[in-house]
Amino acid sequence: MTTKEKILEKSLELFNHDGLDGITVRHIAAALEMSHGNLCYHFPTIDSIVEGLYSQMSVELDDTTLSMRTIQKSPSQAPIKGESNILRTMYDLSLSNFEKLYKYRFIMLDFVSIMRRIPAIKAHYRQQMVMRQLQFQFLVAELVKKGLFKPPIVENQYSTWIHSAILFGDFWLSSAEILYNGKEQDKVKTYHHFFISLTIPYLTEKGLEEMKQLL
Amino acid sequence: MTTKEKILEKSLELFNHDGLDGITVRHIAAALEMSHGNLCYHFPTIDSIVEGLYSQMSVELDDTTLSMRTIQKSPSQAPIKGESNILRTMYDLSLSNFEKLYKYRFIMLDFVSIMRRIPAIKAHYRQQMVMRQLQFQFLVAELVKKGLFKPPIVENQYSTWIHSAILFGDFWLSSAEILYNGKEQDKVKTYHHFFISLTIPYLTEKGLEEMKQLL
DNA sequence: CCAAATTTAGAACAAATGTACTATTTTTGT
DNA sequence: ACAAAAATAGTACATTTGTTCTAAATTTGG
Repeated sequence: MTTKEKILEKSLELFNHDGLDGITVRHIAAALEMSHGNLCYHFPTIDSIVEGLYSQMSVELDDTTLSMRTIQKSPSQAPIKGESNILRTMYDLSLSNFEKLYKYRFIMLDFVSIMRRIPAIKAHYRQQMVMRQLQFQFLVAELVKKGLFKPPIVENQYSTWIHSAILFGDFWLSSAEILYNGKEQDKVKTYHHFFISLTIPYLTEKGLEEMKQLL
Repeated sequence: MTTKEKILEKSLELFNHDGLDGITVRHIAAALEMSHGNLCYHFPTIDSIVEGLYSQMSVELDDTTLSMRTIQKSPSQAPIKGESNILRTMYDLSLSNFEKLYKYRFIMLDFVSIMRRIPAIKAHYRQQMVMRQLQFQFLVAELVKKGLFKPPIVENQYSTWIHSAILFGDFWLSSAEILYNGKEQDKVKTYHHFFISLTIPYLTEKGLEEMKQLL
């Protein structure tokens, strides 16, 4: 493991534990038993560390999406008889994403602050959102086509829902930070369950049957 | 207007404009053309100003709830023939709350950071949440009873929905800060519309009719 | 009107923080 | 093996920030 990687790893640990505000280059250097002068040789500024970690998260999130697509299209993972696997894909993909967000939770917990401080990250995030929105729309269209989601009652109904689903995805960690009372190791599972449950009123009879098997 | 009030007013303006991190006692004092020594005489710490503004917001939010209840129970505001006014109450109440949150938006934009820094605020917020949840549950129960909301399909369905509605209420401003592209003066209206639209799949035929009149 | 209380201005201080700089050590490539 | 490059430690510095202190000015109450 290179020094850069060590720094990123330890920074992530400290940021997650104490929050972005509470950690300085000196803290990170001390935790790694190196001089902060040296640390600044590798990462001139704190923000460059944050950028590095954001990039890592971004890559990992993309990897998930990609690998899921592969699985979905792979013949070895053909749908079980009478069950389209699209709901399961949605379930697995969102769970995987929730886990990634948890791994980099300090970013989500200081979301606005980071986006304001580091324009490059904000720009990248906004671009990603356009993609995510399109993927979601495609997914929902598929679900409707396969008779798992109900057709929309009013116009743009699913656009609104997608918007709120993305909002939930981005801020469940912040909400949990203040309100969650359960065990830490159940946090991701709990909120992912919330997230999935929000699809229930949109499901058809058939969709509900499949969903019940998942939950 | 007392000096304390002037300080709170100007602080709110500056916090909303530049974010909590960007503003110090010296900035506020300079904007008011007073010495920061004097400002610290009234508010010894920055956090005491934040606490003051949080209290203001909290009181204003409570006021809304109270006044709405009064209206709802007032005979002069009796429901229009054939229309129970409970959906309208929900609409008005949530809009009023969204406007209050917008007024104090710096708090919502630095939500986690503030809650972590000032335990008294976190404790108060957590208490308020218990109340909000109960009010929501009562509201939904009424809506189901009046045949405006569908009965739950699975157990705890509305608990989950309430949870996500509260999450949306707390973080729409954060999401908008990054993603919203429209005019600033339409922001509250836009997100409130989102919020209300999320009820649609839960509405009965009758509920949908009434909702369409509102939107 | 005057004494006490309150308010204000400005200086001062200590701690923290990001960043830059220098000199030394270690690693790498040939 | 040795010169160049990379990495490291430690120092230094300027800035910021919260907070305290003192003295002057203003307001208040009787």
